[in-house]
Amino acid sequence: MAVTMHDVAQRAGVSIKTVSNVVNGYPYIRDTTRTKVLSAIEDLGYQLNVTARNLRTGRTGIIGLALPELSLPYFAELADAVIVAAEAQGLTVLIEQTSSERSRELEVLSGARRHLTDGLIFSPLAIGAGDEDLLRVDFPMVLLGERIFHGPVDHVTMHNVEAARAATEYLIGLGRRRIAAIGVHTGEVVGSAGLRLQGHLQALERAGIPADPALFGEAGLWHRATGASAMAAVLDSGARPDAVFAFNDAMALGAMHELQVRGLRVPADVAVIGFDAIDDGIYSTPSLTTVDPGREQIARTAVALLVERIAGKETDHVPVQVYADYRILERGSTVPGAP
Amino acid sequence: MAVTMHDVAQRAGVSIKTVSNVVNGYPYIRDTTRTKVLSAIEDLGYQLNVTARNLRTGRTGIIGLALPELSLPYFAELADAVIVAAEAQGLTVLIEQTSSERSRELEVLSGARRHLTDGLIFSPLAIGAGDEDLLRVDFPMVLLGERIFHGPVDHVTMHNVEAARAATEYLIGLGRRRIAAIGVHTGEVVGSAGLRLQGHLQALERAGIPADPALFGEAGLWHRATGASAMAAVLDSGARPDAVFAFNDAMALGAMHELQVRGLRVPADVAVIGFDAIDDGIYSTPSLTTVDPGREQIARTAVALLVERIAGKETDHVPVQVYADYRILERGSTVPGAP
DNA sequence: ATTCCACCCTACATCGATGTAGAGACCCTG
DNA sequence: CAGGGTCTCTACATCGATGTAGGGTGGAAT
Repeated sequence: MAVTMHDVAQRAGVSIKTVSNVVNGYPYIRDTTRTKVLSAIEDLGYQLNVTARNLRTGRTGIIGLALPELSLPYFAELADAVIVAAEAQGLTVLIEQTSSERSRELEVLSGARRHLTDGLIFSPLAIGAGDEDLLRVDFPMVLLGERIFHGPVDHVTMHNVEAARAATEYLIGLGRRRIAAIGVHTGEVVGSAGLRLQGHLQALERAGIPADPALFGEAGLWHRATGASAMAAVLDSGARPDAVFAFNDAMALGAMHELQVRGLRVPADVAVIGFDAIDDGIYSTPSLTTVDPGREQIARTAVALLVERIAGKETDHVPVQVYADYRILERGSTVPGAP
Repeated sequence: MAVTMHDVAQRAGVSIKTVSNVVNGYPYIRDTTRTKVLSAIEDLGYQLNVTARNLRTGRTGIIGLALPELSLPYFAELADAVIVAAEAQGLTVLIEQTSSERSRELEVLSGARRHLTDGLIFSPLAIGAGDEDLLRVDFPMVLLGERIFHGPVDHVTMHNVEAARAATEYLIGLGRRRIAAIGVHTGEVVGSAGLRLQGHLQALERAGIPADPALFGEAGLWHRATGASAMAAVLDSGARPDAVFAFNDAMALGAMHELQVRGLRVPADVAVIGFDAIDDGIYSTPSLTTVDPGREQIARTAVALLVERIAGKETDHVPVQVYADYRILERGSTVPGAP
């Protein structure tokens, strides 16, 4: 039913392989032959069967992108950026949602989709320190995020500690002293939560401000709702922060909401800074000051590394760690009247 | 290098086809044989080559989802819902972003990915009335959204007119009379913009309120930014609305932002209702009253229809139109103190 | 004892493309 | 004019699975 190379070959009066050569841009073909083949393709409405090519070449032109949840704006925007970057390289992206479940993340690593994709960009949340061995997979992979350090694979990440330190230093620079940290995971050292808290504490220490545990807001998942309730918990404990550093924008927006519900003015009473630079922060009331962790750069770099990994031979590869550049976007939640 | 059925067959001492039969759950296999094969699979770490199966069967287990942009929360949440629904049916989803460009939408319809996917769920934005012919594709497809009416394919959509009418009637029920409409596309009749405006006008007419063009806020793309500037334009024109019906939540949030920037209180001075029920609306200040158009129902239905289309024989199929149920979620932007 | 059917398994062709090897034509060099 | 290189094209094997057709069993039915 469908038109195959065989049909095209017959109509053009050439061999199948010649059609294949034309389609693939093989140079040594007479112009007259090429024209014949192309018009036969046109006439028949031929379309290459990608599956057959995949079987023969072992390449699919698809890369997997495994992330926790698309409904979280940070990941939706990251997916967007990855898709755009992949497209520029002629690749298609297959998204897998792990729902932050360890079992789903292990499934992704087990390579169930391995024959369908040429490689994987993986942003893990549930697996972490101690799981380095799970990352020794036999297909090209690039990691995103903070969960694993010094693993055996390429890793694109951000300057979490430095960027977090910069955020808190920025608040201190505004004259704030009682700075709440929202999104703390007590006991965690390596993940985003651990690193950002570390940067936060460094900044406090350098400024000679003692850290006050009453200002730590615990939040497991980093949603708006958890940000709001972490903020509520801090306020209910009697602490009176004059600034908030939320470890991501979603929580920052939730926290800001909670502050305003309680009649506190942002930024007059409490300045708020987030982390991620999601689009939403531009349109909140007030707009949200945030740390831009270089999302597009991360996406571009991850795709580029993966392409390199796919093309390269397995041997002599030394895992690289790439850190994207960060900067602070100053907006209305810290400076009255800022854009 | 990779383990194939051949290797498994050899190790288990059976034929390749028997391995295939075991893998595919063919019933007539002796238990001892099945056990032998399964342990050979286990020993060798065999994984089915999906590509080869695809070539042979013509099915890939992948469905395409073409939508405008993942960075728009509505579509991100829709994608999430579709992925979940597809997973429940054992299908994987390949997302394509059209960036709302006509050329990209045509490309999607031309079936470039046809051999890679079993079918397509397509949410068009750029193509519309007059393009019905483009939809006569020779692969299974289900349409989402409002752009095309009475096309030749299955279509899952929402009660736009009725839901919009309900939104405006709700505002009227609160005693509001000067209701701005944000997201108007002048001249458009069939798309979401046209239908929602139509419902809005119906509600006004039934209440005997004359429509005032000064209260129409034009917005091409339905982002927060355009919502904010459409709101600004309405206010700058000197109109003094006491309520706003934004045709989606993103614009509603942008409009609400603009109102607050200008010192207007929501909902005291201006009540705001959106459309879409994206998660963001829960955490805005105040939280956003909105129309829930039944997104999950839409996703589930679309996947179910597509599966039916894929399984069914091409003939005797009559295109169906399915309308999801809507309801109003009342929150703080219309009722002070609401959740 | 023959027939039949349910059960269990195998051999071979096949899906639609690409890689390999090599054949034929042509031109250039020495 | 032999030898070599470049250009153009073809035949055939091959990727890894599944569909088809059919060959043996053994037990029940005739």
